[in-house]
Amino acid sequence: MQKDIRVRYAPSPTGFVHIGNLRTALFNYLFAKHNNGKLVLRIEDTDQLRKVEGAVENIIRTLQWVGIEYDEGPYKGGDYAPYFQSERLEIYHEHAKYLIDKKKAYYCFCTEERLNAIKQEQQKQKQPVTKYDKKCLSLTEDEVQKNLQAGVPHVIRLNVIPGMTIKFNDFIRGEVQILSDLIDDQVLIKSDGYPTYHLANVVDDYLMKITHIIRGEEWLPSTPKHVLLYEAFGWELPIFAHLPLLLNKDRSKLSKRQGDVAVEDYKSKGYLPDALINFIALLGWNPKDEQEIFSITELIDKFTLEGVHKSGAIFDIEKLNWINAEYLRKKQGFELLIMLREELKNSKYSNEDYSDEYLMNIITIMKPRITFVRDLYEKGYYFFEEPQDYDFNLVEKIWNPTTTGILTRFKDELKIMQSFTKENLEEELKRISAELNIKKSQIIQPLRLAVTGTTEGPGILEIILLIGKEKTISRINRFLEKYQNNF
RNA sequence: GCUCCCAUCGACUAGUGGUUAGGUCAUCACUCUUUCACAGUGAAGACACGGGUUCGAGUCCCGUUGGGAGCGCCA
Repeated sequence: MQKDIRVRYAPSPTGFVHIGNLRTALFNYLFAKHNNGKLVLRIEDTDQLRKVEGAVENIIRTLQWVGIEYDEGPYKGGDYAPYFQSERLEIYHEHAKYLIDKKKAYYCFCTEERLNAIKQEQQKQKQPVTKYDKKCLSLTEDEVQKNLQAGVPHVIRLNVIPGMTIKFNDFIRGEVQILSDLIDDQVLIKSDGYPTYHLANVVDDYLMKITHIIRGEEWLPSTPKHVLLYEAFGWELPIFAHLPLLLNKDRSKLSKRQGDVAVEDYKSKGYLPDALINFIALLGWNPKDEQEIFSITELIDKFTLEGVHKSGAIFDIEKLNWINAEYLRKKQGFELLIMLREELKNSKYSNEDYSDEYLMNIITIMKPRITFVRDLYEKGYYFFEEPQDYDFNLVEKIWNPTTTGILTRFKDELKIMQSFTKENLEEELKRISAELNIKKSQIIQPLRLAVTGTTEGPGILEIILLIGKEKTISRINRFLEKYQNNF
């Protein structure tokens, strides 16, 4: 029987959640759920200097927002607690001690100055790699004990034997091998008593019975060190799967300098969590059919590691925008209403009072032309306020000597119109165009500009119907006052 | 510099020895239309290069070039 699949997402609490990390979390989640396995959230807080207050809460909140649920981890517990590495120091020390006893690791008392000097010297001699010179490996047992008792600052290093070829299999990339000569005697326990990532993640992955290590490709070069550790402990290797990187437009690793990388940024820009998830799922993975829009359930259903491919993927915001718009178009009116009300609270219209009916009508006619919920009042600002300005180029384009007359006529008819309905407006348009012998568009275009301040948007009659007769008339007046003498 | 990884339209990708190299976003055109969108139809657009292997190579092998990542008492 196949053992239960267990994977982990192991971020360090150093600030916001990077979109690349979110994808790693997502792939782990999808893989776990697809295989009825478990997802462990483990906090890798072994760097005291980089720790950021509130980062753990932020990670958890972000996962919640996108709907990634972990099975074991902080605030949730599990059979392999604790899930904060800072609370597992004893464990790492025991394991480090074990390696020392087996001569797979050793104490090192070298000072930072000496280490720097070695490095500089090696660089000066143009050595291909700079490595620790293993000086402390030749210390006698007595010397080591004396130093330890005297409290000399020290670290514990892995004793890498040169001349070996280290091989391991990556699920996505196949066999990878590297010569051990290139690998430094990695520090396992730092002088502050905390483990390095390398030791901590190997020990925890083993103890937490992690079966598949799914992580970013940036870890590939340090995997041989981890393999060495598994061997030193005599443990069976887990399955490694190194995900292709998420890239900037210029193909460098996705970074802050070239746009937003924090999940929060996308949230505040108005991207829907489902749309974001849908989008990043498709980066580096393909579902083997031609569908583009997937619910999280469908993603779980279709996700396999075989569908992950090798090369990095550029994070293309254009496609994300399309997906977001797709999701919005699929929403029911009332769902959008709730979202709109939420966003309105933080907008400049927060003090205004709009009826559900009014907002619902806006939603209905604006829905096909929005990418974000806030487009409802940003692109459709004319439903919420008078146009502040009219683009002069547009005015110039549509204005002709008859414009004043046409608009005035339309306005006057509006004033005496008995019932303000679409049919009547339509009639009026037809009548005026017939009487003045002009095309309907010659009324519509200036009307649209006067009422909305733009030449884009839903049908002008729908707009007029929504904002009402009074406002329409006053907007026409305002427009005429401004331009009738300018041409 | 060294090590490792990677290489199909502008972008995301399908393709596992025989395809008119397919789809999606973006772009362009047309249709619909009072404008803008939506929708529909269509167009343009790619196998980095060079050698092999093979009857046959985007697909396998080698090399070149290009790109990326990593080389910390950071993760």
